[in-house]
Amino acid sequence: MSPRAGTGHPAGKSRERKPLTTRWSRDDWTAKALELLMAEGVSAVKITRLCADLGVTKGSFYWHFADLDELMEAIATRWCAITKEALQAMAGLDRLPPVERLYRMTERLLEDRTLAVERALRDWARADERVADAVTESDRYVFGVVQQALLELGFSAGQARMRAGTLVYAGIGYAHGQRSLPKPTKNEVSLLLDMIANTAAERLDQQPQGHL
Amino acid sequence: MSPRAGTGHPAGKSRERKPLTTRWSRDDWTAKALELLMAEGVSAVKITRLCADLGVTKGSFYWHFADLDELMEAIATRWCAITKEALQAMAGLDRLPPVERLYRMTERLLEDRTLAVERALRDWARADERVADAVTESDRYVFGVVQQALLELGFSAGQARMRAGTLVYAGIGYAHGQRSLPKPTKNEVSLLLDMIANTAAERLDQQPQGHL
DNA sequence: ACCTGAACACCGTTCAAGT
DNA sequence: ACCTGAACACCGTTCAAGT
Repeated sequence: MSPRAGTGHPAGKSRERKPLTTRWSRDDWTAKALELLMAEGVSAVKITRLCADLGVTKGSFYWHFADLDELMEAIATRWCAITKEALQAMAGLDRLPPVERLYRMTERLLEDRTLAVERALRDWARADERVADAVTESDRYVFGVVQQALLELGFSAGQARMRAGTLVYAGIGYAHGQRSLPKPTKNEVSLLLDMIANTAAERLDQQPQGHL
Repeated sequence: MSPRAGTGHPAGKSRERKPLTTRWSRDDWTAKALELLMAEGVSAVKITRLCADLGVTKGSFYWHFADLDELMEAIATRWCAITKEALQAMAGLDRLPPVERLYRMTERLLEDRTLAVERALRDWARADERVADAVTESDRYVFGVVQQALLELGFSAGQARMRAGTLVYAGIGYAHGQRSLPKPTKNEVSLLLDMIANTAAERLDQQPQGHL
């Protein structure tokens, strides 16, 4: 018994140019897979399940992808592109004060759908070189944006690197830790960013003010 | 063709009280599995592989464990106990200055074998409630130790929580991020702990000094 | 160019039967 | 009490054959 009912063809005796017409591009497969990943988590990303949802057979999958790893890589690439875009939009509204930028990035990370993909990608990255590369590139980009904000705040190169690393790693850690620890309140996020973005007061030239 | 050569019985026409004598306890299974996990990573922990290494059939596994999840739980529990013990030994040599404690804990986390298990456990935790519980308990313990050190350093409750959370999450993040970002040098670890353990200078009553 | 359908391998799981 | 051996289900992968 199929668990979710057939999603394949629109059903009905559709006379629209043959039922065989529904064909899916490589991008369609990738998009659908990412959708599944975000909605139901990594365990839903099975090629069997994908085929059921798309209404085709498994053989079809292998015309578009060499194997599962290649699908994961495609998902990773697509996701990292989306992330980069989103961040560029944030940093693009660029004349936000640096601290504001950090706030927005942090908030984005804390969204549930983001967390789900983050986790899956890093899991896969351990098994597949190419996924790892995509994730690495994305991480470097994020790191760069954070670092830049800190440099603008007047930190030395070394301090900026360390602080950016701390914030980014803490974000990754949060994505993987989940309910382990009491989840950060808005107020704690404020405290965190204060610590990251403040030094001994004398080093600041722009003071961050009452956030959120 | 068996990939690794039979590890089962010592071979030879051993007349030592029947070849059937080698029996493994539940703890043996768990220990061997943890060993495999640390040595070859999560992909090596297959019941097929375990049986080959132990020289028994798969049916045997199911006498000791209900299923794979139960094995994972056993591994998790065992690992968390080991971690707790190790930390108690550290915090037990208790009159180390708090900052020193944080250093030692950080160093332990950065060991490769530790990282491998950390990663696997959190992966599994997402799929299995009981693994999640074990990890959560362990995380809370670690968090508590860090928080305590920070309280001793004179931080307010709120600050101690936030700083402990940051350090612990950053550690988890590092475990999952891997080569994504430039790996922290000893010097950067110093900078990090300085940031975590220092406030505006006036708040300190014991000054941390040249570490390592 | 894109898909079906049947086959296969691998691995987790069950269970009746052995000692 | 502990293990074998054979069966089964599920899923990834291959490939000859269809349109």
